[in-house]
Amino acid sequence: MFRISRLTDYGTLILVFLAGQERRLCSASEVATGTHVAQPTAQKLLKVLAKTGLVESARGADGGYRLARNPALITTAEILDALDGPVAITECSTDDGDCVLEPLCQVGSAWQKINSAIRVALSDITLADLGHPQANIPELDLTRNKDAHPTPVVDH
Amino acid sequence: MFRISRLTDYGTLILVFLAGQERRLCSASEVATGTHVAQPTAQKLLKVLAKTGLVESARGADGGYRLARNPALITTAEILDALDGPVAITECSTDDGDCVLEPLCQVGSAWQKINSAIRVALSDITLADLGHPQANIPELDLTRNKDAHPTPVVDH
DNA sequence: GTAATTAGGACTATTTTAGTCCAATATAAG
DNA sequence: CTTATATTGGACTAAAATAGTCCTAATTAC
Repeated sequence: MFRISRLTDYGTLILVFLAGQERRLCSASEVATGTHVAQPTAQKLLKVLAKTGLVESARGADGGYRLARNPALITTAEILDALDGPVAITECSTDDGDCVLEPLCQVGSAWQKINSAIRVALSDITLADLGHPQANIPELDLTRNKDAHPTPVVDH
Repeated sequence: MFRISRLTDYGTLILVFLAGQERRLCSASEVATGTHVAQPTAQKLLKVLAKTGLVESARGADGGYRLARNPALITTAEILDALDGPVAITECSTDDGDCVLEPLCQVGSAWQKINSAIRVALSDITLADLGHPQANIPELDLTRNKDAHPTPVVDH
């Protein structure tokens, strides 16, 4: 099933951490310490998040990062777009006559339908929600790597 | 955003192709020819699909593959589970006392909520739907690789 | 000018994916 | 029983992507 990359997971963690800091500026090393993510990795992710507008940054001494918006206004769709890559629409070179890719286009179109459904679902969940998990039955660890942080299962 | 792998895309294509054959047995080489997927790759995918129960196979001369069920009874969730990997719940070793992974568990739990939403969306779409694309506005190519089959964009 | 911190980008090791190949097994036909 | 056709099982390698790190330049407070 769909998996987020380990770095995306870390990036989300960083955002949740920053949400907990409210409007206070946090340096990359503070974020690394608070999230247990390696400092160079946290630095890298913070740069991406700043570039994509999810966090804002201040350079120089006493510089750092903080959320650009209220956690309730940052959707999961935005987070995943920023961390896993932007929307990339591929143009189909449908020349005249016999298109050998016709069956491919059929499937491709259906994937788009699926993607719309997913995006709607993701847009309903915000960073505020990520920081306050509900007691849902766990289903699937979206992290591609098993040694990423584990997710709890219901303990009967 | 979430991407399916190239092999998953090919596998889906193969299923759509088999759906078009109704109940006729098709050899791996026929499937390869009909889908324009390389023969060894098609062979490999057919094995996985047979193993996961989406197709049934017959060995020997006049052997081959065909769908195990009516296309309307095969959901996209099943297809992606089979091709991209099975449900993998990771157990969280929540020992007593100080759990340094607590923030991780928070995020992990939220990912599960997201996953549920995605799974619901995927369970509403069947293989029959994949073979009959609707005229929706294309949004995102889910294929991780750009040189996988391209999906059409609206040509204004 | 110095210290603290971000910005930009390159690099390498590791992991995953894609694609291929081959022997073993099963089955129909002669 | 042999041959041809086709699947099953699994191994292997090249290519691609990811993860993680490192370094210099630029900015800002003191």
